[in-house]
Amino acid sequence: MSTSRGGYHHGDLRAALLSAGLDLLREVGPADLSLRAAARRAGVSAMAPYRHFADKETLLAALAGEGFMRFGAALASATARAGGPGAALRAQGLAYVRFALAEPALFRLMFGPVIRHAPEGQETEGQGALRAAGESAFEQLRNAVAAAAPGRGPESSEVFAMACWSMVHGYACLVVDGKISWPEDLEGALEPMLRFLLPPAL
Amino acid sequence: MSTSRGGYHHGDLRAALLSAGLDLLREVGPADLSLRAAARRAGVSAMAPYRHFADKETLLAALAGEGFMRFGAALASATARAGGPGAALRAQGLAYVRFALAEPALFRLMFGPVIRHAPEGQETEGQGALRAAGESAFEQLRNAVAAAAPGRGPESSEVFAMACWSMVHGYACLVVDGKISWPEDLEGALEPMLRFLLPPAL
DNA sequence: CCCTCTATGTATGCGTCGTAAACATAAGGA
DNA sequence: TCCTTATGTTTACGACGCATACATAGAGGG
Repeated sequence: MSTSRGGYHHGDLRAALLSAGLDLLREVGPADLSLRAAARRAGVSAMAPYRHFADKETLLAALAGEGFMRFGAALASATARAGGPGAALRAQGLAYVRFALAEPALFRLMFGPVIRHAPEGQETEGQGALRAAGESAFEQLRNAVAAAAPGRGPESSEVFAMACWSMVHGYACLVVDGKISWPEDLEGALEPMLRFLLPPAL
Repeated sequence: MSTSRGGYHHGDLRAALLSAGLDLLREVGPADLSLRAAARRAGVSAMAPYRHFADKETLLAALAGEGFMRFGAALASATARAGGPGAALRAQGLAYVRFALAEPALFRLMFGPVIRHAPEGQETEGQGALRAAGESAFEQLRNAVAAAAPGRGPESSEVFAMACWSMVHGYACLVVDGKISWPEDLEGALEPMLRFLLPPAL
């Protein structure tokens, strides 16, 4: 069977479509990204993608899933590299926004409305993985907060994590969507904002 | 001449299209909103909208502009209703998120990537008004911050305003885009987060 | 009262998109 | 070898954004 790798006609069309889709996402944005254009880039007919993705949204969800993988890895790496719990928290916030500015289109896809939520029970496989990836990223933040502020109660810690997440996410969105000017020095812009949130000891 | 009001054939097609567009925005979202559907709702041919809007994006920009008007009014009303400067700041944040949750599609249109930025010099009239409306909303926040924390220097006050804006905007985005669960009690959820940012005196 | 001018709406057509259905072909085990 | 199944192609449909050409209605001047 060999699942889907080492394919039959193309080689690995699924991977080729994901790669083409990511390129298109960066070049023209998620609205103008078309399945047909991705197929063209992969050198394949317009209907071929439907053998690998149920519809356009499923391709986008797969792209977002890949994005969450890289995103989670970036957060983890920043946390690991940091000296102490306070530094880890700030490093994670910085890595969050750095990722958003480095891959604005992907960031919007991951956190934007393009990927619809399954209303209730069953999600279409890709969406389940998506939600899991997203929650895992938040989990890292939660852990960093718990490590940095062990004194507070758990529900206060949860609120504090939400406050951190909101501020960092909001700043990333505002920059990526052009509502505030692109910072020339990201760390210099973000650090003082985080300082308002963190106790001086951190 | 009578500008465009009290029109020739339809009555006021421009207003009818804006109304239909807003309804469609709420019902199907900005991606699936089509000029043709708006024209159908207004009872008019598919090409008629082009007499009033250069293209689809111009209609969306006009919708976003209307949204910023209502948004600015909501912030101003919240500020006016509040007792003191600290309360005004918190009321403004609450009004910000309340608006986003009351009109999620419009909020996404206003702050999302649908309305593209003019790269450099000339903006297409609607976009100029849009940017002005957005900046005016931020101006209200800046004023509230300055009133609430007159002690700090102006550039620190600017950073603090950005921190407030980012947190409130980020929370609104995360809820509206389904990354965190919809709060049953918005004020109860937002207030403790803002408390981490505001000095205890406020 | 008519006539013309211009603002407004319509008709038609092009290229693109998402996707359904039917068909073709290649890989690999029976 | 042959049949099954995974993979890709062809063709087709309806919807969309938008360009172009055309029709009409109301206002203002003679």
